[in-house]
Amino acid sequence: MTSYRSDLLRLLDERGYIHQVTDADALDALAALQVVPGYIGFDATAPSLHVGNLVSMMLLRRLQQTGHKPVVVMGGGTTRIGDPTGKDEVRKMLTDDAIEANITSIMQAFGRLLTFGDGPTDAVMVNNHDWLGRLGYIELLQEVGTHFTVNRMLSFDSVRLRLEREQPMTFLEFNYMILQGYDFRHLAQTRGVRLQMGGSDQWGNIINGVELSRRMDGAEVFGLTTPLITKADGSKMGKSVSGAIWLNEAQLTHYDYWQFWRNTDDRDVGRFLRLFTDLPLAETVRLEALGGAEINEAKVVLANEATRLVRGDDAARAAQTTASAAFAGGASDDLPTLELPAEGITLAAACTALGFTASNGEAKRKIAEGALWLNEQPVTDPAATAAPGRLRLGKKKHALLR
RNA sequence: GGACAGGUGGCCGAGUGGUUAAAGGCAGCAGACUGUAAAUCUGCCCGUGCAAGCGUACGCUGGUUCGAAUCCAGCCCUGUCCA
Repeated sequence: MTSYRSDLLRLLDERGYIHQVTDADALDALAALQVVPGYIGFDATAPSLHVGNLVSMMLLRRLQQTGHKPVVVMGGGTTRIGDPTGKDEVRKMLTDDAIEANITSIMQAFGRLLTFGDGPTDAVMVNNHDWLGRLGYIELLQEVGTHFTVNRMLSFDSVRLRLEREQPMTFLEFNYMILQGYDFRHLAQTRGVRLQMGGSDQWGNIINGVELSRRMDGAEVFGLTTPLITKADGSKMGKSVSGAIWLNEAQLTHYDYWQFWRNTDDRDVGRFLRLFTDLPLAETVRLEALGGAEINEAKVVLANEATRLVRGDDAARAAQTTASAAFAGGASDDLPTLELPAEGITLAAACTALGFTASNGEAKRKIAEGALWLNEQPVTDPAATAAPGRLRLGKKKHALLR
């Protein structure tokens, strides 16, 4: 909170990334003195990360921006185990092929956020399957197992909560924290990594690594967690009813990604600008202070900047153009488009095909409610057939029929 | 292995033989008001159909009954307690 000497901690602090640090003063001193390699681990359970992971990814970006070395650890090994943190049920197993494919796909999103290479502050990606996969069981028990007591392992939230709810926890999952701890120690030994970061729920796992390093090697390494980022309405960042806000275009269009940020709650604008864009602090303060309808200007900036970082300049510009055209009642080729079949379909069916509505019945109800517009003319006939033009359901769902 | 309690729509949760496609709440969608915000009010909220209706649905499988989410039997699962 107070005055850090290192650029790293000062930046992280003033932009709201810090929740807990193991030894803030010592880490501050180290970061002021040398390049600190720091890592964050990412699960490979899906083909894309989502905005819930974005804080961590931005943390690596900040690390690099302040002259340190980001290490992206893909959990090729640990995903085979399954992190029990915050989960009530045993996770289903993924095949090795699926995990490898996920890793490749996930890495796309890092390309814009970090600069990879061989230089001292270039980012690197490693896969913990490379070392965890080679670990012998006896070897692991001897080297690492002696540093963990079951008594303590049972006291960790990830285990305790599961046991308290009498939910089963397999021995496989029980070992997760040991492997994650071992990751940190391994990276410290082989790559000189000194810092592990993550979400606040990872605190326990991170601490394990810090302690393991100290016990096995007498090495001092650090842990830092971010606060849990929630939206003003209390929901978690990253998921909505309609699905997660994916970082990869294959899972979510540029336009929808941009819209996610454009629809940010007033109260979140300043915080999100600091966390998810590179705008100077003073600029975020200015934008955040805009009152009334002017805050919309800030939301457009947020959407542009946030989209730019993850999807690129072109995507951001195109999405903004499309959005301003659509909301002004104009057309744009960039909108979701539905090719009308030659035999013709009803407008209701078109709504369902576009994903505007879950069923034709719902679409018809929306028509009865006066929510559907074709070329800015209200649709009143529930059986109307679709014609080429610009379709709009409510204020926010726009599409093109061709 | 035994004794109780329970399994209802995305979630929570009423409902103990017919008027129950199933109260109420949350979430969601839309309308009004606005600023693609929040709050508030209103409508909608299984599928299909213009509609009457039809289909599907209250853990699973059978049964009783003119009629079952509701009664009976077996099974599966969950919780609490005992071994």
